[in-house]
Amino acid sequence: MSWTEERVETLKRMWAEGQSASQIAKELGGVTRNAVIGKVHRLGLSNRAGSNGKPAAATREKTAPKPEPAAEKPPVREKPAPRPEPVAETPVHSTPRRQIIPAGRPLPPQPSANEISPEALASVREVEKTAKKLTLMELTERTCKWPIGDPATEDFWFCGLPVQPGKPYCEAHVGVAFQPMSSRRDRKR
DNA sequence: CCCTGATTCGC
DNA sequence: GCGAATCAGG
Repeated sequence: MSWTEERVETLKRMWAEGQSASQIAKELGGVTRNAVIGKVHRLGLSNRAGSNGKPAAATREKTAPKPEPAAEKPPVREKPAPRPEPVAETPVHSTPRRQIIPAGRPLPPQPSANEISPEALASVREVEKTAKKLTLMELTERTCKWPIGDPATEDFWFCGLPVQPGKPYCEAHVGVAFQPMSSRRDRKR
């Protein structure tokens, strides 16, 4: 795969949205997260900053024993303003780094209280107590994607427990999500 | 162990 | 320019 303009645009867009390199890599396909990160740097947009004083550039220095000759910069301490740190801080920032939902993600089916075996149902309720309560963006291929709660309210999250190998849900949720035809045959109401 | 981004360097 | 390998950290 190569970095066509279209792919680069997707990269830029997703990076700007705060998506992780691995998520971007999956979306693009044909590239690893390393490739994405490498490209991000080459494009010069490594800092997701904009107006953010993040520790994005935490210079490493173990890999290469840089002899790094004498670099000037004596103790030139500049003190533009004393800044006595006012007592009351006003949260003037207005950029909460809002995450944008990927959209288009097919959500798992909501548990329809009927049509499921009592055992499984009980198991699910048990599990929901210990769910990790992950947000949409925190989901990975190994976290249970079973939705819990009402999407329209704040009481909404995803199970997040370890998934069954090869399944999108944890053991308990696989139980209610994938039921053999045999067991769901005409349950009397 | 899962994940994150940063950096290096051979290609 | 590219990205695997590697590093540092959560």
